[in-house]
Amino acid sequence: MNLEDIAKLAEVSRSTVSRVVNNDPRVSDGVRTRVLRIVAETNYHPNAAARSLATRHNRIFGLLIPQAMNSIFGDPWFPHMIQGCMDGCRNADYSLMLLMESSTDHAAVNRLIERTVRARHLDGLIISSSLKDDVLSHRLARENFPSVVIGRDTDERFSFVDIDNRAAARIATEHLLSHGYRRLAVISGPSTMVTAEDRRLGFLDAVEQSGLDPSVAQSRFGNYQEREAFLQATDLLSSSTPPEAIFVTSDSMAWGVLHAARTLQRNIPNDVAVIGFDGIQQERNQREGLSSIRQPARRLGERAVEMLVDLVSNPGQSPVQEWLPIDLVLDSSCGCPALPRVYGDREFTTPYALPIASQVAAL
Amino acid sequence: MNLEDIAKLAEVSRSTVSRVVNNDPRVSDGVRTRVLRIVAETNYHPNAAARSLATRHNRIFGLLIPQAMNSIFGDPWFPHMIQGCMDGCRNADYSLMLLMESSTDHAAVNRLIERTVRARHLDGLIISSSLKDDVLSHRLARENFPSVVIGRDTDERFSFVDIDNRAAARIATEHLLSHGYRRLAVISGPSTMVTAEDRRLGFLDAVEQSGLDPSVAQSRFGNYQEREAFLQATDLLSSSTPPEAIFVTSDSMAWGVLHAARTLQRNIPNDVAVIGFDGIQQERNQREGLSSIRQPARRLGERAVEMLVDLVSNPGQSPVQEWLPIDLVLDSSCGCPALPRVYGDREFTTPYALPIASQVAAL
DNA sequence: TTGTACGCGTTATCAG
DNA sequence: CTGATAACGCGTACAA
Repeated sequence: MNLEDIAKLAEVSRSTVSRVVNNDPRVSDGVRTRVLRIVAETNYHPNAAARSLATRHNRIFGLLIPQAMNSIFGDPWFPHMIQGCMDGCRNADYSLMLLMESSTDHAAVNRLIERTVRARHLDGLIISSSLKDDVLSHRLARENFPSVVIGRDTDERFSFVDIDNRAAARIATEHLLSHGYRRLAVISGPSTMVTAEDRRLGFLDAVEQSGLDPSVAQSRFGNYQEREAFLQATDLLSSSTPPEAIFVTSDSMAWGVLHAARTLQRNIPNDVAVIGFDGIQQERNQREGLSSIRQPARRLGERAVEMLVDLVSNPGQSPVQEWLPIDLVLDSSCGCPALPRVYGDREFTTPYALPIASQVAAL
Repeated sequence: MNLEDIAKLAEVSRSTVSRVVNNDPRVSDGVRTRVLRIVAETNYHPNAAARSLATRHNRIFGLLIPQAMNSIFGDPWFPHMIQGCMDGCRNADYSLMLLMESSTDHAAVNRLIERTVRARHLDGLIISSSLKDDVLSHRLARENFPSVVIGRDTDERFSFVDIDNRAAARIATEHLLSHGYRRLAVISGPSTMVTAEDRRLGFLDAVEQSGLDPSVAQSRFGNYQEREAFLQATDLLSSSTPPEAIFVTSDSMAWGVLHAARTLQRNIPNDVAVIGFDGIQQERNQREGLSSIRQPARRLGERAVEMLVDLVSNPGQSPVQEWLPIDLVLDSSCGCPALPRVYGDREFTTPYALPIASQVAAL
């Protein structure tokens, strides 16, 4: 059943049917309703390939999850972000293709470029989390292929949505300092990830600005997984001068820290305070009482798609960089009263330049 | 850059270039290498839409995650399953399109059918987890559209991969009984999910066969989320006759149970033993010592794609139903020695008919 | 408002 | 082994 068949049944030309199907106003109401009836009766739906061939686009976006994320794909952050992308696609009537390739390996990137850009398989690409030496984004920028990164990209020619990871980390750390903790530690993600490094730097910013001797602040690197953080925390807490507070750059890692503290019979927050990052604890049992930076994972995905839609409809527009607001969710794990309260009616839109006094004072 | 351009540069016809690109043997080596060189030099890649239009297929599979799963999409089972699908697609040179629609709502199903089957957007569909009143699978079967369900489908005309949920649950429960626990409880998923019900029935099978009074076995329904299970477990454990052992039909829920026990100062396994389901604990801190049925989530996804590849290449073949082997992973939470051991060199290929004596005896 | 004619880039058929 | 030529199904100037 194709355009031709419908045209015959409705006794009009193919063009007219095409116009009806594409909501072209230049068709009389009488003809339109007649054609529409036939379309409904025959359950006709235009062939996607033929349409793509003619229009040169196909309403498909790709979502690339770099293969380096393979091991942390299980982190609840991803499902949320993916759902956001799906929301955005549904709203704009796009389909979403899932891609998992390396974004740093040259051969893999070439394969990807061929199959998407050159073969015109995709109208645009969303890259979740860029890596330090991401060769993909440079290639895409050079090819002038519509793409949006979720997470700050180091390439200025690129569009991206992100939260202000560095400011968020600094705020969390300053909050710990406001409780009076002085021996601090951070457990961050791998230094190859831009976002992970930003968070670690934010932690260091706060320590430095507080006037403390930076040497009292210990840095540990995790891999965003609960188990590794458990081991790191066990090590930290077993030392002769254990930290009084630990800033952990993901909730999944923070759970590992909480577990380590339990295992070592340390009280939280009296022996050691903890603040996490992600704010997805509602998934878990809320009684864990984990304080955290809550980032809008789902909204990040949705917004990325919206930006991509913009990009493909206004080709040649200059890259857009956008920061989404976040919340500091305070709970018992950092020493706040157990009843969870939400701070953050203030939006963090300017990276690394946030007057956070109001945040801390609000405590 | 298209076929025509390459043909001119190589001084051959379009047909010949097409043959070279598609590895058709009917072309001389001299011409082939010459064309191949041009192709490489010009970085040519065939247009996907044009190819789809001509061949009437596009090497794209859809992965449908029914919208009812939205709230449990964060369960680590999904990322694993998705990765398996990606593996399978990569191996067979297919792309994977992510779909999240309702599979029970009639309007949504119609939209889906239109956009995939009728518009020929997809070559096949994988449905993760079927629901009790799944209208989608019936429609697909009727349209004769190549599809594979992950999880037993009630429609016999359908192909699916699954584990033997019922037998697995029975084995887990029998293992608890073998430890001497008599007051049992089960916390299962929503009864609208086929797999969740199968697991609950397997639990009941074991109770019944043991000759115990079924009334001592309590059934609770969770939603596959940690928090809900925490609440259910808190309730169970606070009663005057708390269960000695709880079978929980997902690990995420089991963690909620463990947490509830901790909060109520109950010792595991002395006060209450626990066995979970999924076997994804390696993601989490292993010291939680959770015994579990380990199912091959990733392999399920991969196998589903393999079956779908078979289905599209041999159209009209009769539906295939396949069960994948599972393991009973014993740890401290059920009362076994803390050192984790793996049982299950036996493959569970026949549903509901497993001689499990060897399993239990192996303890 | 409607219809005609052509192009989109490949694959497939049929001669040679 | 190679080359015309016809589908594949739709969008769209252009003409009427």
